[in-house]
Amino acid sequence: MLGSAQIAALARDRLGFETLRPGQAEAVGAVLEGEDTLAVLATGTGKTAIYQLAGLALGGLTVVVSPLVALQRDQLRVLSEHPAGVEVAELNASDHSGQRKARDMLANGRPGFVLLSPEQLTHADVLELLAASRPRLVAVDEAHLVSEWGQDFRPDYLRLAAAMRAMGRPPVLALTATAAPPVRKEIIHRLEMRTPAVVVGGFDRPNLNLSVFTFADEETKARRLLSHLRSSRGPGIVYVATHRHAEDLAAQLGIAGVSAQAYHAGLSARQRREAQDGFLADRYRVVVATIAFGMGIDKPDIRWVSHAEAPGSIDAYYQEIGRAGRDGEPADIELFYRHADLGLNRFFASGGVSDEDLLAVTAAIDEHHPADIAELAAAAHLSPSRAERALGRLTDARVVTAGHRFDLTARADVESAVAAASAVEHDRREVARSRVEMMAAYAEYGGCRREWLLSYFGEQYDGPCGNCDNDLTGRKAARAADQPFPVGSRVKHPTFGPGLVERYDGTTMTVLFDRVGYKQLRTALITYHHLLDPDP
DNA sequence: CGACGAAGAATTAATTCTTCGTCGGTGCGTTAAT
Repeated sequence: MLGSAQIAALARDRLGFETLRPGQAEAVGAVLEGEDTLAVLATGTGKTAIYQLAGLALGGLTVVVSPLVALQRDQLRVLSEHPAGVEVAELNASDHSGQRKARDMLANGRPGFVLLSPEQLTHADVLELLAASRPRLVAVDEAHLVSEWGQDFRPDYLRLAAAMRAMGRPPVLALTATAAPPVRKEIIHRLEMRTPAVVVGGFDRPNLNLSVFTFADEETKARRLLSHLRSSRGPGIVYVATHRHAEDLAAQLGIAGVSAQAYHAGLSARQRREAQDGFLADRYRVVVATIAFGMGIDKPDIRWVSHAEAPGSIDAYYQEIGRAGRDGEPADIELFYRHADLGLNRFFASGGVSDEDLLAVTAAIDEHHPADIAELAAAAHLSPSRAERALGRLTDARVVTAGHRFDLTARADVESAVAAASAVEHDRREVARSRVEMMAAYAEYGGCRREWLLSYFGEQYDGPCGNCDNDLTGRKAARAADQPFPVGSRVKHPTFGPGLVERYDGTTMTVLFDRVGYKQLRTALITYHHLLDPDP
């Protein structure tokens, strides 16, 4: 197998890279050793180059799973830039010539890269072609989406493992910029990665100045935000929670003489492309966007990112602010925070699969087994996507066998199956809600924000960083006099079960419980009632 | 959970207030109509 010197030589000769960034060679090396590899590396590390190098070194076919057609197109361009003697094709519904090329490549067993979405792998003919071509590597780009989108939004992310099995289970390379420890764990679990090599780069972005402005009422917040944006300099992004707010704020900024453009999923494909291209080309200085904006945006000189409303998780927040200052120059990160704004996120977090849906689907399986999704949806009188979500919970609860057709496992009756899946769903909601509460905890934190964020991502950092509002104004987190369990140690709670001590903040401690997610506990009460025990 | 709009009630008859219901974020794909 190739050593790091040979990997560097390959990068130089085939791709024209003079140097490899930290993490790149390590991840490529692990893949070439035949290991499943999870690479969590900051944006700008050149994650495309990792699977490109690994794919070239392995030879044969590399399948790249990529979430957006627009992203596939970008990657296609990057991969084609350095003529490496292999073909590159995207396989999706929007590009028929690309699709022909990809199918032709696969059918004739020619080496190269095929880019596709998880949905493509549900087409039997595509999967057959891929299985017959025996890929040497499957790269899953933006792998945090397995966790973020798999459960509710794009369930085909949860079928990647089965699709890879059908392809003869080549080594898996999962790539992402942002994944806290529980997200890493879920990626590894969902992709059925086997004792993977985990390469984690540093999360710190020292040039980002972190601030939070707290407000009690909406009107004051809106006024301050507007005046703040008017006096901003350089290209920037304002994240908002709804389409409507994006439109309104962009219009207000326009009236105030700021060159701003709204961006959200309600716009036509053409409008979205125009907005994005206009921002990249500096025709618009400001984009007012929902969470739809950002993936694949690699503009180096974004000088600031503001949030008019807090997003639903620290994971999402870190993704969004990470788009600023990629050139390494100072950038300002500002959260306009109002606790009540989190209501929308709590609403999104609380939605999910009802017990009624679980019962309807389970009864349908019991009656028609085995059956596929369409049959079950019809029998349960649910839309296919609702039926599919319910099936996801039943599968997670291990009371239904996964696969193309679904059946109850031998030991499960309808009643106990529904109860088990309902418990899974309950835990999932608890975790989702706890992630929203962590966003509030960050905003309301009194100590070094960088230290707080990095500890969320499992990185040891001792503040003050000197580049966040609290450090600059001399505020300090109250030093916890009492830290009965060391940070990083395992504990067990009578109700919440086992968990990991994350941090202490004044009188509270944060524990990430395996089943119910993040909880903030009063340290004194925990000690007094002996609620936690060390969990060996 | 909370913002907003519609409908209806109340009251210095054209506004203002109250209540109630609805809706809110991410995209792949396919299909049908031009």
